Amino acid sequence: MKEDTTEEKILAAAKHVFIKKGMYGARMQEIADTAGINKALLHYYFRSKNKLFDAIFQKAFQELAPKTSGIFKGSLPLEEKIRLFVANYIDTISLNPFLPLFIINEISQNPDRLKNISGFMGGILEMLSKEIAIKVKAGEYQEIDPVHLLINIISMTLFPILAKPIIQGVFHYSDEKFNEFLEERKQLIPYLIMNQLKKQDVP
Amino acid sequence: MKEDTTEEKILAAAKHVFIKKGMYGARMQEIADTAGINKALLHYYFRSKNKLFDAIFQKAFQELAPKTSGIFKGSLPLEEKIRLFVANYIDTISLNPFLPLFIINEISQNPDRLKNISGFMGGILEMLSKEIAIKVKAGEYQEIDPVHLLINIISMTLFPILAKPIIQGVFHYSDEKFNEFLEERKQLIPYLIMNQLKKQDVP
DNA sequence: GTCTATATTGTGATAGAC
DNA sequence: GTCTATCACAATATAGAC
Repeated sequence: MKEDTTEEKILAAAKHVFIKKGMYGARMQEIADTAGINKALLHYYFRSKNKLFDAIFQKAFQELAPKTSGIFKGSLPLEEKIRLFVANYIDTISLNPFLPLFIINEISQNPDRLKNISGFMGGILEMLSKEIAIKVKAGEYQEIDPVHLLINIISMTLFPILAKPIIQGVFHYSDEKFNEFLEERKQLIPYLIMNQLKKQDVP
Repeated sequence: MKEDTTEEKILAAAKHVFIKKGMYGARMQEIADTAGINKALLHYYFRSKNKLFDAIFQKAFQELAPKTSGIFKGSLPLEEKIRLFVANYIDTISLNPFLPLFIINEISQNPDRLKNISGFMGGILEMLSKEIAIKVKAGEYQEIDPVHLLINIISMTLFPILAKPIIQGVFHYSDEKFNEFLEERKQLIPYLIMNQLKKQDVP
């Protein structure tokens, strides 16, 4: 992951600063310092702060999307897919813990940014829906809205990472303990989700 | 909810702008305009932007905390407590949908802000732990880490509200449809949580 | 392409009249 | 208490030498 060209150095530095401080909090000076160059060069490569930000935002979002949608395409049992999805997400995001908050923030403040993006999650939902429908017909699964199911998975996976500083503060978790906590969730979440799906024997 | 005094007008305006734009994105000018006064008066009532922000942050956090911790103190059955907690949270936050993201953001960027706060969640956790421990001994509940349980509840409740613009964008939900979606979750989440707790008959 | 220097604008904060 | 006018500085952006 060496950054050779100046442009790559700028992009890496900008990503780091923007994701940590957000669009408004970030300073061109800090980006320049981080990249080991000066402000003028930033404007030489990217005309304005806005342009630079847009470039970063695109890259950031694409880092989250691709790995995951592939998982749901395969022919593994659903439980295994969910297990992989959760584990993958936690691992990916643990490397960039500020990324999801960054994306949620910037979309909240400027929903237009979704236009470039959307669609990627529709695929997951469609596959999930079909898979569930089959099992429901077979009497194996309870009928359930796939949107709720998907949101439940993502919620339980993403939220703790989003709220990491709060969780650490409130429960006095060290970094190590927090990672342990996330590891436990890799098992817990799929288990919980499958619990929701599998038909209960009414007593 | 009329704001009579100038101070109240400022606080209302500042809350609105800070929560929407964050500490860095907010402009004193915009707060003044929203309040219908001028910048100088802001500094007359609150010495600096930082001081004003702190006042808002405190109020914002306290809006989330109190209603909820009361619920867990009562002697209702656990399922009912969870039901109330979720419904209450969804209703409270639906009135201020930007509030949780605001708090997560500002704590992420400045974890010191937790110092004033913390502790309130420890109470909920303690009560939850005791209640679960009793039922575990009685053989009614599975053994489970109360922290995971609490985080699961909060994740599934809060995250969809946090990610509202994304969910609406991806699934093409109108405001009305989204509210319906949240209403459904008031039932779904407690059900799912109790599923996790109640001892399963191993087949 | 990269730098230093400078222009330009934006923004928090203060002074002082009323 | 409230306003207008202004300061001081921070931040984006550009000019021009090398």
